[in-house]
Amino acid sequence: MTPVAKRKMERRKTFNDYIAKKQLKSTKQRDIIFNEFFNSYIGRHVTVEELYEDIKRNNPSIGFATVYRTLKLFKESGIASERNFGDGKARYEPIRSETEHHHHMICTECGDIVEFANMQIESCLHQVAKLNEFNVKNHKLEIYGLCSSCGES
Amino acid sequence: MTPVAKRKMERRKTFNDYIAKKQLKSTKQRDIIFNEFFNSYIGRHVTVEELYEDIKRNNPSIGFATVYRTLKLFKESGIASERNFGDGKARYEPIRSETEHHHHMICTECGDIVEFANMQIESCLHQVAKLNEFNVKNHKLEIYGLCSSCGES
DNA sequence: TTTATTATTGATATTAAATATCAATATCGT
DNA sequence: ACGATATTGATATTTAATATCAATAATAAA
Repeated sequence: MTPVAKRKMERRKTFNDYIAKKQLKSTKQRDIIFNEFFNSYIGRHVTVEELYEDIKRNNPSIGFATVYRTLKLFKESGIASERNFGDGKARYEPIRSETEHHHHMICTECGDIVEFANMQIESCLHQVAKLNEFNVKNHKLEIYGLCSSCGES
Repeated sequence: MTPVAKRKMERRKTFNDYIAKKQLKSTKQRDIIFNEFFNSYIGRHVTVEELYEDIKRNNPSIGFATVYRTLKLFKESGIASERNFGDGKARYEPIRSETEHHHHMICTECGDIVEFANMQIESCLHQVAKLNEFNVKNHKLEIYGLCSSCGES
């Protein structure tokens, strides 16, 4: 099995476990949204509206509220994360790996988003938290500025 | 002159310069809001609503829109920064020093916010940006979790 | 100082995203 | 297959952010 396929299964299991634990039900709609989100949006940051429009093309009967609620579910179950890049719209992103935490550089000119990961930053940050007896659940680092295309860099 | 007094003057000058550059006008309202914001909210993170309620007590005639617009002005002129801690409300914070960039640990239980600064993180982050030819204008790091009082740490 | 010009103010209206409501329906354990 | 319970989709509501605009205040020019 390829790593990608393996990750796919893990994600599905995490979600199913969450559904079971919370005594929720698995439905056609959740499956459709799950597939679309995790097939088309790995490495991207989609708004509820965008995903809804996307899904509606093949599944016109699915409602906005369902997409909205299902993305929340993904987040709660730990397979997606919610981001906010300052334009007033929440964005959702599939979590690719349980261990690797990545961050974002956001170009304020063209809106382009570059992702990066940095072990040293991670360890510094956990060190700071430890010093303050702070129990880290999540963290985000965002860099705003001009990308190589837009910038006077 | 004390460092705090000095910083106060610098801030005022920065703001006045911005006003002049943009050909705006200095008004009583802006002075009142300036004073209240920079006297009472150093090291804090206030919402527009909160500041408005606060100011209204001594200046009942000031309107919400004016507070809202003035905080935007502070941000544009570089003497305040806008934060968003995920509760849907923008928060404003006086910028204390032009050089020291600080970050936040937010307790998801009690809402307490602990600030911290870390040179090593700053330098790592600028290094990453440089590698990507990204021209940094601003950045934010937020750590979410449980503070020492709330946490199982 | 008076006048002309232009920005500001404060009340209110509008927009847009997030979230709540609810009757009809689908899921699932028994 | 039945009954209990969660879900769905349409729509309504809430809330923060922002736009509008007539009255007013601040500055520049005469």
